[in-house]
Parts: sequence; structure tokens; C-alpha cells
Amino acid sequence: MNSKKVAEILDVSVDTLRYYERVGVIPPVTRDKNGYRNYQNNDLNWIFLAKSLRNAGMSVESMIEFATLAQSSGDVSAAQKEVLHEQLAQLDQKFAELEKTRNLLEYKIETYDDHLAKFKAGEMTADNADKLWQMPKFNPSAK
Amino acid sequence: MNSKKVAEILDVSVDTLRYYERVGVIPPVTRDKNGYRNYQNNDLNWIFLAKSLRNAGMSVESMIEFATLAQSSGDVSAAQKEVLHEQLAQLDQKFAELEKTRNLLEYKIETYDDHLAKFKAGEMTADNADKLWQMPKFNPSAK
DNA sequence: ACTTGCCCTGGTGTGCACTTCATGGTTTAT
DNA sequence: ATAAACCATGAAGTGCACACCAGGGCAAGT
Repeated sequence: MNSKKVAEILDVSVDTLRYYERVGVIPPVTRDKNGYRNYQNNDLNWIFLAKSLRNAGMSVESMIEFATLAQSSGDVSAAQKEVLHEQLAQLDQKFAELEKTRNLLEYKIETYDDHLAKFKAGEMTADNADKLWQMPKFNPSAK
Repeated sequence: MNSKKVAEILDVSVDTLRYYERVGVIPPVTRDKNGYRNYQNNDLNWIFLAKSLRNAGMSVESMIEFATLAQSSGDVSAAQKEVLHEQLAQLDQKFAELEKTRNLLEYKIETYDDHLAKFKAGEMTADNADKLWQMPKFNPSAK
């Protein structure tokens, strides 16, 4: 499969495909006699994984680390597996952080309704506006 | 509270604090007679929110939008509230995508164990290695 | 033979989110 | 009164992850 088609199917730019290969996010792609890239199924898998992890916030650098391990010869299985687990752990941490932020936003929305209600009832002044709009559990010592 | 202390407590750089204020991610901070910033509780709340949303992947631009709305006079309550809800929706979408990636990673780890087991049992050759290491449900038509 | 439409490489450009730098002003300690 | 440790601004620099471009090669159709 040629670059253009892969780019379409996986919704990435041709430039990104070349970039990923160049820096080592994905292993080298096989070429035809003209030096044109001919993507195999396995390459698509790599690209899909790269796309997913990038989307999840993984750095290109981390992905190079994994791809490099996957390609190196010898028994690197353990190391490679560890990297996968590590990435999973990072993902889980991201989940946790995202949830905190979600809670924060929900709290903001809640107190905002409150804020609005009081405002409409004429209880809101410049004086108390600040107090009604506080951060939830912002606790410096809890860090 | 001065810049340095705020930076310490909220774990951001002083430069970032200035940057956020300059571009409008947070409202202007009150100054003392020398023009030195004197952060109030409310400012800390803003910064904490900014940090959280940035961490969750929100762009600085989106945050400027919200902060600007929050400061503008007149009845912008509806618009402001809408922005909050919008950000929450974006967060939820992010959650969904993250979960997909999590599943992918877990699948990779699973099949990796499989891969390893077969390898150790001497069933793995260069021939079948690729087939054992396929992407889960990578389905071009499902897009 | 020549236009069209792919492909290649190497180098430069871009946008975002800061970060660093040069220069200088103000309180606090010695 | 001089150094240390804060603070300020505006401008320029940095790193990441691509995106764009110039110059050129191959292959098929008209």
C-alpha cells in the first residue's frame, strides 16, 4: 500500500508518516525497486498504535524508545514488555488526573449555577462574588 | 502573596505566571505600589484551574476565551456557562478516547504474553511473528 | 513527447507554550 | 553603601511535532 492510501485510511498526513519513520517512531517501511514505500499490514498496526498513543498524550520520544526496543535483536522481550506496562501505568495516571479535573469542572459548574441564582435573586454584589467563586478543596498542604 | 511563593505552592514557574497573565489566561493580578504582583486567593484559584485544564489538554486559547468572558461586564453568564459545559464535554470525549487507547495497550500486552509463550515453546519463527502481533480490531471500513 | 500524478530526499518554516535574557528598580541584611 | 534577593518589562530564544517546499525521478495515459 502506498503512502497516500495509508494516509487516507489512518487519517494522518503523508509528511507525518515520513516523519515517524525518519525519527524511529515506527520501524523502516519496505520499499519497492524505485525506493517507494510499500506499507504492509504490520506497518499499519505500528502507525495506528503510534497515533493512539500520541493522542493519549505520549511523547514521540517515549514511542521511539519502545519502537527501538521492539526492533533490537536479542532477548529484549522483558524490557519491551516493561515498556508496555509502563505506558499503561502512565495512561492510568492520566485517567486519574483527568478525573480530578473533571470533578473540578463539575464543581465549577455547580457553584456557577449557585452564583447565577443568587445573582438573579439580587443577592450578588461585587463584595461577595469572589467568595462564591472559590476553588474546591484547593489545599496547598495536601501536596 | 508574591510570585515566588505562588510558583512554589502551585508548582509552576514564575515565568509561566507572568505569561498566563499577559496573554489573558488569568485576569490581571493586583499590584502593590511598586508594581509588584500581589496574588489573592482568587488568583490562586484561577491559576489552579488553568493548570488543571492545561494538564487535561485544553489549549491556552480556549482558556483565554473563558477568562475573557468571565471578566467582561454585562450579562454574559449564559455564554460563560456554556463554555464550562463545552469544556466538560471535551473532557468526556477525551476520557472515551483514552479508554480506547487503554484497551489497545491491554490487548497489546495480552498478545505479547501469548507471543512470548509461543516463542519460549519454540513455536515462534520469523515467519509467524508478524501474524501474532496484530492490531486489535483495526478496521478501516469502520471509520 | 508531454502532461498528470504519484513518489523521493533534504532543508526550511510554523504554531504553540512557554523560557531565557538583558536591563533595571526596590526593600533587607551586613 | 554595597551586596543579596526579590521584583518588573520587552524582546528574543527554545523544543516539540509536525507542515511545507524545491528539485527531481518513475509510470501511465493521450
